[in-house]
Amino acid sequence: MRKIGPHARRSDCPIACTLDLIGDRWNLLIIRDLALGKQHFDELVESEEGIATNVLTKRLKYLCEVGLIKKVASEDDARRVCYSLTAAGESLEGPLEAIIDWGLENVPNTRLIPAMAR
Amino acid sequence: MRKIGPHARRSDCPIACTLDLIGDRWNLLIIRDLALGKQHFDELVESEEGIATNVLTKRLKYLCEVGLIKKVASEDDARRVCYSLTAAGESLEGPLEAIIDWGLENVPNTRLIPAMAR
DNA sequence: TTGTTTTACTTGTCAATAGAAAGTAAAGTG
DNA sequence: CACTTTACTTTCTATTGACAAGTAAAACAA
Repeated sequence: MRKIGPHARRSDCPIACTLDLIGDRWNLLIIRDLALGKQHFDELVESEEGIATNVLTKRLKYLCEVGLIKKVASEDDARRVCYSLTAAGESLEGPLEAIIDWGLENVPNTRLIPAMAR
Repeated sequence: MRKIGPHARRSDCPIACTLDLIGDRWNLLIIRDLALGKQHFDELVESEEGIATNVLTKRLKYLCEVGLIKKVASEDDARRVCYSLTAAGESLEGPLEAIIDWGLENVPNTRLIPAMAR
């Protein structure tokens, strides 16, 4: 696969550019989890979809680099890292909701996890 | 990567399921092109993003299988194949518009191609 | 009717990536 | 001072994507 990221752009189409940025199997799920209030590495690992730790590490680093999430050290525990959405990351809630709505209507047996109820 | 498709579901989350279905680098761009009125293999190949023909063939077959597009033989030319969106494929315009809006606002120097003006 | 072009693919090769499992290192806890 | 927690890193294998080239059937042109 050609490199995904802000430096390899296939065209100026906003759809193509958005896919270049976050169009893979995991980025949006990480953003979903952070939107739901998760903050730490293990919380993200524990999500139902079962991301591998090497993949999660890579994605977290990438999402920081492109400015969709930010990484802050915890004050009371030096091991603890807190990940959260930036403003740009939060603005993905629009697309996210459209995708949720589409999934609920078009993919059989999908359901919101309790934490996502609106 | 684990197999993408309706038979390998990571969870019941509508976001995860939608990503399992169409969350890759090319599916949404093919759907975009069909939404814009393209119908034939070479029209799709000619899109600015430059999909490889083996990948396009695979994706077209896949999108037919999952019912988002349909394939019809042309009446006047037996070589000619016409691809188009099904109702389910058309219903992706909601997510697509949300992604367009997000891209236009959050990815520098993106612009709608003329055919997409609304 | 024969050679060329068009259309929609298929095949082969190589490099990059994903996923699984195990290991590690620093910080905190009893 | 051992044990646990947290956040990774490493190694290995299999799959996938990108690129280039080839193909087969239908249509068109001479």
